[in-house]
Amino acid sequence: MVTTRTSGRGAADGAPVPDRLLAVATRLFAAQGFERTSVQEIVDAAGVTKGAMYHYFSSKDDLIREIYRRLLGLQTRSLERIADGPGTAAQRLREATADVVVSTLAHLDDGVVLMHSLHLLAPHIRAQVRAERRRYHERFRALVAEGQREGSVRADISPDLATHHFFGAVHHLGTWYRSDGALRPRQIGEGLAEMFLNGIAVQRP
Amino acid sequence: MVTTRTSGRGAADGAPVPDRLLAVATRLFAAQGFERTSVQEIVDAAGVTKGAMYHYFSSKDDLIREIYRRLLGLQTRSLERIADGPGTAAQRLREATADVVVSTLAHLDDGVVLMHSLHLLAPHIRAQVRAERRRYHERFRALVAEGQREGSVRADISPDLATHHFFGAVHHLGTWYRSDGALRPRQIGEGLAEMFLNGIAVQRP
DNA sequence: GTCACATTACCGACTGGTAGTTCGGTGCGT
DNA sequence: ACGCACCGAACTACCAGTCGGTAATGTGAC
Repeated sequence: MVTTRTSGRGAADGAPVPDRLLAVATRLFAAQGFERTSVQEIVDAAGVTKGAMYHYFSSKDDLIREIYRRLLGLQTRSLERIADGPGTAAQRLREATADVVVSTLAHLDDGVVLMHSLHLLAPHIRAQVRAERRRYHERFRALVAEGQREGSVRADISPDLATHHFFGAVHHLGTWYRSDGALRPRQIGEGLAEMFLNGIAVQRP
Repeated sequence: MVTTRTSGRGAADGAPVPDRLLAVATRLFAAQGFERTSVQEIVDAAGVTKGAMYHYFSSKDDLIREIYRRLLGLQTRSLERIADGPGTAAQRLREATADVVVSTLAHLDDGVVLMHSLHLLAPHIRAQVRAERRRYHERFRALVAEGQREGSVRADISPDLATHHFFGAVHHLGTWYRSDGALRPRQIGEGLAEMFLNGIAVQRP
């Protein structure tokens, strides 16, 4: 298990060794890809040796697995908090969409790694990640369906297709967003939420 | 350059060797990823040897480069044909969005390969692909801007953000679309076009 | 307080294997 | 007889993971 103590030799640079390894690995994986990044590179950048890495992680795959676990857990909890909260379905949808955009932008490297590397993981790990992602998808879809019953979302669109439509935009963020660009995360979140909700909303006469 | 003759030893299976190599490589890259697919696997599946591959392609990267070139060329030509055609901006936008969805679904493997492998190519090749993609983005964005001048698209949204929003959904198709699923490509194209256009359209009173 | 002992944290040379690329060779078509 | 298309063993490089070792830290007896 990963210790959270700050004592020990690893504290030299501030953060505990496992956290440093994950942070460095995320950065390198996002920049050059999982397969193009050697374990040696990671441990060099983290200022430790292979022995340290294999002391805390069982394999290179295990690094990614942990990166995924943290990211997906974070976002799922966030969605469920909003989705199960107060307000109309339309309100909660708007809040959830803007929130997931901002949250994705705040952890952009993790998202990029997930996008680019999920397909080359061992099948059982992939299945695990897919299951978590599916849970997320289902919760969002249910919110859209609730909007339809509520009368605020058009009845003639497929909630599944709408969900895919929106998550496409979210997953795509890593491809084009630059932190030094013109748009701030909040603006992007609100802009995408506005377009998405407007796209599925019933027209007000 | 790639020959188009059908004579020679390579014609045994019908298609010329370079085409067979590209087709097989696309399938394998999409299924298991670029780095997890060895050159040996590709040439075995194509029924030739390494010598043949390195006779037609300068490297393994060159295979991907050619896959990208074909796909992007195809889609760019298609978009420009529609965008420069007749009709209002709104009509052309609808036609273009539905078309690119159907076309992406028809070449799903190529798209998946592009999504998963672009980031690990040599920088100058990546720059080349990005440039082509940018050209595509610009043409689409111009169409949205034209819609704003025409009065059919809301003036308060960023055409760039709208373009990213839509292409997110397109790029995401490879993640969830199953050819044996409930929705046909045409339905998906029209559904996404409907949501997208509705999302950016001015409300009719 | 300190000594002995156990456990944790980390080191880094080494192994076994795989992968992309090269290149001298072969045979068919013209 | 020339060259294009293709062959495939050999080459070089690298890489994930191992393992025997060492230093630091924690623990309990006295």
